Amino acid sequence: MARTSDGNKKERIMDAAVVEIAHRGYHQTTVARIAKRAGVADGTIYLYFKNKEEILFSLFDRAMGRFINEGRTLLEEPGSATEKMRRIIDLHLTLVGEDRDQAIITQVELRHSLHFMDQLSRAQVGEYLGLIGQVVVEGQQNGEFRAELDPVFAAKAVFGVLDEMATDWVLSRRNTRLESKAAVVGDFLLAGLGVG
Amino acid sequence: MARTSDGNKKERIMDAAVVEIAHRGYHQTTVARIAKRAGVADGTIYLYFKNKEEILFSLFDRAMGRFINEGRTLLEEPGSATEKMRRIIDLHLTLVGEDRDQAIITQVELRHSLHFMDQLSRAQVGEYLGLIGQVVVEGQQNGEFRAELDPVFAAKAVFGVLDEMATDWVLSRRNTRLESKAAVVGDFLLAGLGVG
DNA sequence: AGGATTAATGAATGACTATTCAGTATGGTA
DNA sequence: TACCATACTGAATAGTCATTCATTAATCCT
Repeated sequence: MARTSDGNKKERIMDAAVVEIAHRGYHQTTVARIAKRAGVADGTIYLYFKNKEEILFSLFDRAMGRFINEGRTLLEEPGSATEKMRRIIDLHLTLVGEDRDQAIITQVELRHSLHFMDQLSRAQVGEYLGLIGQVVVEGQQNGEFRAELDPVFAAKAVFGVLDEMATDWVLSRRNTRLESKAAVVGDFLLAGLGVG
Repeated sequence: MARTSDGNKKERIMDAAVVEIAHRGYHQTTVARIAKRAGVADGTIYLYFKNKEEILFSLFDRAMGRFINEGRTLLEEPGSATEKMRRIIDLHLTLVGEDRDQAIITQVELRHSLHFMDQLSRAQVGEYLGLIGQVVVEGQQNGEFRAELDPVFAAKAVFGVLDEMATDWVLSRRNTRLESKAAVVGDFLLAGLGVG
């Protein structure tokens, strides 16, 4: 069925990978399993991905892209730095909380090896931290946040709390909505940033 | 050489495992490699550990034990909640910063799979969070910290920032001392906790 | 129609490695 | 010295899977 084939076969494979890897873990998940769930032959995977690891990388790219794009959009709309920071917090928790399988991938399975983490953090996580850092600087310039705070540190601190909340939510199998924590997280972080 | 054998052979294997796993990652590290570095035969490993995974678990136990024991000791000594929180922060960063190989294990390699994380977080991490939570409660009771803050949430937030700093330090190969961040981290977190 | 191109298949391959266990060494004991 | 219990060894096993590639199918083009 060449030519006709949906250009979304790659997406189908990625979707299947999310489910399989979330349930069994990356190393227990065989390529054959992913292929089966996606409804393609084992070999077909290799028409779209160089190897198994590249599947995992592309899952990360797809997810992280949303964080960055939607984050950037939110920050373009007017508002104080305080408001923008709350938007970021809300977006982060909302996006993670939307899909538990995907969250398992980003919070747990992607953190496999040093080699892996390294590539991740250099690439897109760095950009995301930059986004948060911009808000901090903006807040410092107009007097909302403490000026003596290192914005790079502040961005990491904010990310650290968000990431911990996300991981905690993934591990606790309860059915709370993650974004319901946004207000409390915001209060805590904004106090840390120096907002009365 | 029976009988004579040092009771520390298990320790030797664990030390070898830290180095090998830190350098190559858990899944690239073969049991044979660990055995070789420890100076024992492959089979000897299985006299001390049920299987490969149990080596990793025991590395975690050994490391986490120090955090909890030394943390507990620090909290027994007198001082305000603010001081105690700073002690915890300092201890955490100091212990992580002491040994980069061990830090790679705790910050990266141990976070393999959901199954793994799950066991970790239920066991000792929970206890460690409890320790931090106690300090929060103490601070709320004597008016140092904001009373409306959920201590369980606060403990996670503190841990989240510490964990992010630790991971960041592991990934950045620079030679900064991790505990040099303690003051800044303390300022940020104590502000978040409501200390003017 | 039929030759050419691209896409997809899935059985076979090859490489890897955790774990076992029959055998060896050591030191204590009678 | 002979025997026993314990500790250790490392070659062999047994199973697993990522990846390849010869073959088949679908579609396009003239």
